[in-house]
Parts: sequence; structure tokens; C-alpha cells
Amino acid sequence: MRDALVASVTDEWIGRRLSVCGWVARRREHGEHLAFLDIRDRSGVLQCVVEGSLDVRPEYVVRVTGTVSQRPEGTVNERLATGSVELTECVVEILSSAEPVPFPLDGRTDVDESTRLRYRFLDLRRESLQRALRLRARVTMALRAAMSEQSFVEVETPLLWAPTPEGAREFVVPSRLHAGEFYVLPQSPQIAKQLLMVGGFDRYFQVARCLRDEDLRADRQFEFTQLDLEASFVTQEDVMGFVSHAVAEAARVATGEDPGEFATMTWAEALDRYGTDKPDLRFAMELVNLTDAFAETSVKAFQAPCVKAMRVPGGAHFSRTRLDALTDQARQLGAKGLAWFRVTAEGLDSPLARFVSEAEASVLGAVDGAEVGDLVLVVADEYALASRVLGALRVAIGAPPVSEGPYRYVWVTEFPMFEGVDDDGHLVAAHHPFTMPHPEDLDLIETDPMRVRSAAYDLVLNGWELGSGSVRIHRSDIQSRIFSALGISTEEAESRFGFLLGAFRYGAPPHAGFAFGIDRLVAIFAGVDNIREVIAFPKTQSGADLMTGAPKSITERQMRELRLRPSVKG
RNA sequence: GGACCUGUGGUGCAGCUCGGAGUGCACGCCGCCCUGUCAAGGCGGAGGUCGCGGGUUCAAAUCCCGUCAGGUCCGCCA
Repeated sequence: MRDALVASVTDEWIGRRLSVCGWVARRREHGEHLAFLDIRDRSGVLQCVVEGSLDVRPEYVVRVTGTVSQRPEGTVNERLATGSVELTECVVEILSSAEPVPFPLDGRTDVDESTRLRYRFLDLRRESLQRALRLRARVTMALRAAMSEQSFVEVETPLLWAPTPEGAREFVVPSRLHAGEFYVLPQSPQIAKQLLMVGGFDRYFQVARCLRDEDLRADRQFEFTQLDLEASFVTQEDVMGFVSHAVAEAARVATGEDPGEFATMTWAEALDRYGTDKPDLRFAMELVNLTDAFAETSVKAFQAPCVKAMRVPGGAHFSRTRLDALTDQARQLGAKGLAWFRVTAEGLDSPLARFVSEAEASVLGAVDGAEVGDLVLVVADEYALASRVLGALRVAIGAPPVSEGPYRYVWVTEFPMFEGVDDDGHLVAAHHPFTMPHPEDLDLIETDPMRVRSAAYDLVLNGWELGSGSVRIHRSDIQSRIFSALGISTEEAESRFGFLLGAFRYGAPPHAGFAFGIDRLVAIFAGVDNIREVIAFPKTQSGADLMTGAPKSITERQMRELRLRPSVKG
């Protein structure tokens, strides 16, 4: 039907008569004797010269047969890749006509996202989504190739799985053949891949769809795609190596840059220096601990277990309005307040300036090498809260847009094993209950559980958590101790995870794994702050698909077959 | 469950603080003109329950309350 993509029509083809197919991007009519048609296909745009009048409109699908010609002197278009040539003596066949489209497809207009989602099939025609999804395909190919090179085997796991009430809320699928019973869609192939380890597939991976019925965000959709992997007879370092290699290969394909060795820091260090477990290393503004300097302070606001500060370079010019907004943000995050100090040639400028001692003032004025023109922010509270609040302000003030700055990968290791206590007084697992404790901390499980570190690790890129993994427990004695610490009885463990624990009794190899979000990785490579921009058919924040209208009611017959009763909406 | 932002011809915006006739800009659409344009150009035209409902007022796009939709975030996401 066509001889070439439009982008391949270059000077070398001059004189050849050929056909191209595509959409009418634009037309320029000059009366009944001359018209220009810009034909768009996935490769680009090509100008076609029609001698005579035209009966085509934008977005008509056409086949144009013409002669590749050098453009006349002075009519070359430098802005077009094909701008030195054009098709002449054109015959235009209309393959499909088109109504006027509801929004411009030229990419110069920012169209309201709900309109774009309703007409996603048109939005997909636009260059930004074409580029993003093609980038995504290249990234996924690179990941598959890298895993395959490392002797990993791709194995598919079920989408219809058994309910395991733990962790993320699951999507539920009613069973027709077993009335009143349900499958769930997997939050991740976690248990399936551990069973594959028992099954002797010592290096498994999968480009896996995961489904979680939790509230959506810019970086979270109900359904998302992970590179999921698990390996036997390996250490944590081995797994980090496998993942680093795969991500580096994807990065080379996507960005053209070799990311080099990924940085590593412990969870404790990340919290201390950046106030978060997903530090954005593209910029400095590290947190400074001033607890000692304020141990004897008479400033009431600073009489707290921990006093932390952060220097904002050039921040002295922040308006009072902006400082008030930052204070509000700090309060929203749980801080009692936010103290600020402008560093000026005359000293500190702050509502608290007259309360701080001379020694304290000199410490504040020199935080992180502060200079005149800088701003110093201080939060005094419990250590973790002060750190997290300043960490959030650090990102709010200093983080470059996702499309800017270098790519800074960092492994965050030694996460805490437990992250608190639930309503029943039981410890809550920070990762999942099959995570191996740090070998040095085994003795603390019963005595000082909150200090137990785990063999869990996250990969972070530019402040985005790409994914996480851990060494799994393969020994039943350790598993029992963890269940016990979590308040899970033997009977309960058996009923929830019996098939996994059962499998482990038949020779479970030591194993460890990882999973990371391909949507997020591609979004960062594409320079967009929203994973919907790298997903063909995403849902809105309320989980609606504006194109199909999903979710929708089903027929009474379907309800009957599933033994479901309709309920009143809301 | 909660906080904040947005909603005005097909599209993007202005108008809203400080109420006074659906007012304006750009694009698109329709018609006519135009033989080298490329975001073509010229002339003319059509197109609106100002998201929806209620309230205040002589009068509401504008003020108030509620609601719906979209977005950002908190909670949630082992």
C-alpha cells in the first residue's frame, strides 16, 4: 500500500515516484491551482504539492502517490526533517474521511487532560505519546535483553490468584463456578516467584502487571508494570548487581548515557542527610543536626529531642508569604512549626533572632557553610519527624523538574525490619513478612525489635522510588520468630501462607529478589512528572476510564451467574 | 476519609478581587477569494444552560452554600 515512511523520503530519492500513507496534518490552499498537503505518519511529516483544488481536511487518512522532487530555490523548510524535498504531481486517494477533531493534535496546545483521556485514541496520535510509548518499548526490550543475558528466564504467573489479606488492597474477582468464592488479582507476583525458586528456576524474571486497589497518584495507577525478578543461591549484592545492570542497559538505550556505578547508602544515612528514604541526589541542601548546639537553649521552640536545620542557598529573598506557606506545609506534615533565619550582612533576620544566644546565632549563620543571602530553616522535634519535615521542604524548595538535571541512582539499604505497632500492639512489617533480618541483628528480634535492620533494599532515581527487594527467609526457624514478632500465630500463618510454607518444607533454596516500576523509570527518562504520560490507556485519580466509561454496571444475567446482588450506589 | 487548585463556544486563555446586557484575545470550524506556502494569507460567518443545583441581590460567570468532574497532595500503597 505504501512504499516508504515519510521521514525516509530524502534527497537521495529525487526523481522516484512513490506512495506514502498517513494523516493530513495540515493543508495550505492557494486557490484552485495549487495546494500543499502535509502528510503525517509515525516517522514525521512530508509536504505534498497538489496542482488543483483539494477535497481533504485535517486528519483525513490518505494515500499520496507523487514524485520526490527537490524543493524550488528559497522554499526549503529548515524546521522540517524532510524540508528540502516534497512530493509533486500528486494523486491523493482518500482512505478514510474524518470529522473535525475535538482538540489540536499539533502538540503546541496543552489540552485539558480529561479531554485527552476521553479521546485517548486521538491523543495517542500526538507526538508526545508516540515518543513516550516508543521509548517505553525500547526500555522494556533492553530490560528483557539484559535479564536474559544474565541467564534469567521469563516465566508468566497467574493473574487469578488466591486472596492473601496482607499489604495492599486487592482487586477481587468473583468465581462463577464456585459461587460465593473469589480470586484476587495479584498486587505483585511475590509468592509465585518464591515458589518458582522452590521449583528450581533459580533465575526468574517477568515484565509483570501488578494490580493494587489503592488510591491513585501521579506516580500510581491501579495497574502498573514491574520488572520482577528473583534468584536462588545469591546474596543481596548479587541481586543489586543484576538490577543495576538491567537498569543501566535501559538507561543507555533511553538516554544515551552510561550511568556508571550506582551510589549506595543506608536507610539511616538517607533519613539523616536527606530526611527521606528516597533521596534526590541531584541537588545538595543536606540536613544538619544542631541538637548539641541547642542542648542548653532558652528558645522554647528549640527545646526538643532533636534540632535539625537546612541551608537554602539564596533563600534570604523568600517573601514572608512564601515562608508562611512553608510553615503551613511543615505543620501539615506534623511539625509544631518552622523557624527561619535570613542570613544578612547585619546578622540573622528572623522573628526568633532576638531570642537566640550569640553562640546559637553563629551556629545558625554558618549551617552547611551558609553565606549572606541564604536562608536557614530549622525544625525541632523528635528525630524522625524533624528529619522528614525538613526532607519534604528540601524537595519542595530545591528539587529540579523531572525533565532537568542528571540521573542520580542510589541504592538505599538496611531498611528497618519493623515500622511500628498496629492497633493490637503487634509489630508491623516494613517490607513483607518473608524478609530476612540483617544477619547482625538476629538476636534483637525478641529483645529490641525496632532496632532490627532487614536485608531489604530500594532503588531510587532522582527522588522516585523505583522499586524494592529483599533477601527472603528460607529457614523455618527464623520465619517462625518473625511471625511470632508480628503476632501471626502458627495457625494463622498456615491458613494465610500455608501453601508457601508447605513448599518451603521440601527444600527451599536461599533466595532474594527485587521488583521495580517500569512506568516510573520510563516517566523519568521521558522527562514527565506523571506516569499517565507513559501509559497508553490510564485511569483518572478516581479510577475512572473516561474513554470506556469503566467502571460500569454489569447485566443482571452476569450478576445472577456470579451470585452477586446489586447494591445501592454510594 | 481529608486539604488545596481548576471548570467560560470545538481548543487554549482573559473576564471573577470590587456584581451591572455572554464582553474580549488566539486557534479551530463553515463560506468566498488567492499559483510556492509550510502555525500560509485576505474577507465574511456560525458556534455559549459561564460544570450542575440552591441561596443572597433590583441584578450573579463574578458573592455564599452544596454537589459533580479533573488535577496535586495527606491518609492509604506489606
